[in-house]
Amino acid sequence: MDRRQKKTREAIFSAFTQLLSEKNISSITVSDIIERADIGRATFYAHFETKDFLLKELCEELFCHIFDSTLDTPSSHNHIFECDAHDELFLHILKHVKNNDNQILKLLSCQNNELFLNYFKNGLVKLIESQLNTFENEKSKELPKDFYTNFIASTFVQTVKWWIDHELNESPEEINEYFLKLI
Amino acid sequence: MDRRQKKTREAIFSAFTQLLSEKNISSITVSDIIERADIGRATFYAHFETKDFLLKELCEELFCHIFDSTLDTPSSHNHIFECDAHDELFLHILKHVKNNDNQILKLLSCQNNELFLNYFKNGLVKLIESQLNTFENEKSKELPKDFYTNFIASTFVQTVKWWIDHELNESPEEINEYFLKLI
DNA sequence: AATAATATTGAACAAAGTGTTCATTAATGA
DNA sequence: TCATTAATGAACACTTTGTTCAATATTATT
Repeated sequence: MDRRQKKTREAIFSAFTQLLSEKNISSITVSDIIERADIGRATFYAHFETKDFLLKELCEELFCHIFDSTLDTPSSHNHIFECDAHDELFLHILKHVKNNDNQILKLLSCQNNELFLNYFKNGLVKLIESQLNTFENEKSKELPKDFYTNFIASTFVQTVKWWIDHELNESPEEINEYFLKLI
Repeated sequence: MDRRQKKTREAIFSAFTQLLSEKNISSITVSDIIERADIGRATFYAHFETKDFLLKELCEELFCHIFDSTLDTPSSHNHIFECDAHDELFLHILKHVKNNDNQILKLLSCQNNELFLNYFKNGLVKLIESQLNTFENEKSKELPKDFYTNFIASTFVQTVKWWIDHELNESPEEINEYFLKLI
C-alpha cells in the first residue's frame, strides 16, 4: 500500500476519532473531518464512500487491533485458542484495553457506539463458540447454546464499558475477577 | 394538550418508527418524516428541534410505556415496588414486550438503538437499586454494588434483545426462566 | 353559536452539507 | 529516470436544513 494512502487513511481515522469524542456523530460533517485531517474533499471520497462506511471501517480496524494484540501476547502461546483457560483470554483483552489504545476507549465510551460494541461482542461470540466446552457448567447445560454464548460475550463487553465509565481505576486483574464471578 | 398537537406528535412518532425499521437513521431526513406523517415542514419544527431530539423523546415515551404498563398490572399490586419477588418484575416486562407494543420491538431490533437500549437499561438500574436487597446473594456481596446492578440490568436488556432477534418464538415464562438462571 | 386562542399550512428563503468531476501537481516504487 | 498512482482545489448541481410569515383551520371556552 502506498505510503500516501496509508497516511491519509490514518489522518482521517484520527480526525474522526477525535471528533467522535467531542460531539455526536450525527453532527459531524465530512467538512469537519477533512478540515481536521487537513486533506482535500476529493481525497476523502476517494477513501470512503460515506461517513457510515468510515465508521464501519474504523470499528473493524479497532476490533482487529484488540484481537491481534491478544494473539501476539507471548503467554497466550502465539494463539488465542491455545489459552490454558478462558480467564486468560479475557485478561489479555483487558490488559490491552488498559495499556495500548485510547482510540478504543474513545469509541467505547462515546455515544452512538452500538456499532463498535456489536463488533466487539460478535467477535467474542465467535471465539467463545469455538471453545465452548471451556465454558460449560451446570448453568450452561440448561440453556440454549447461543443464548449462553451471547450472554458471556455481552457481559464481558458491558464489564469493559463499566470499567471505562469508571475511568479504568481498577486493575485488569480486578476487573477480570469481577467478570469471572459473574459467569 | 390540544388534540391537533397530540395527533401531529403521534403521526411524527409513527412515521419515524416506520422509517427506522426500513433504513438507517442517518439516511432518514426530516423531509422523509413529514412526507410519511403527512404534515407541513414548519409543523415538524414546531414540535421537535432536531431529528436527534425526536429520537430522544420517542425513546423516553416508549420507555415509559414499558414501565407504566408494568405498574398497572393487577398482580403487581398497583406498584412495581410491591412485587413479591424480582422475578415477577421481569416477567411483567417480558409479557408487555410480547403482547402490546411492536413499536418497542422495532426500536430494540433496529440499528442505532443504543440510545433506547440505554434508556431501558438505566431505567432498570434505578428500579433494581431501589430494591437491591432482593437481589443479594453470595455473588453480589463480593462485587461493587453498582457493578452488580449494572450487570443485572444489561443482562436483562440483552436477554430481551436475544429474544426479539429470535422472533419471540419462546414464551415470556421461558425467557424469564433463562434470565433468572443467569443471574 | 360566537369568539379568542392556538395549531397547522405552504411557500419561500439563505445557509450548509453532499457527492462528483477534472485538469494540475506531487509523491512513490521499481 | 519514469511510469504510475495519489492528492489537490476549485467548481458544480443537488439535497437537506432550519426559519419566517401571512393565511387558514381547528380547538376549547363562553
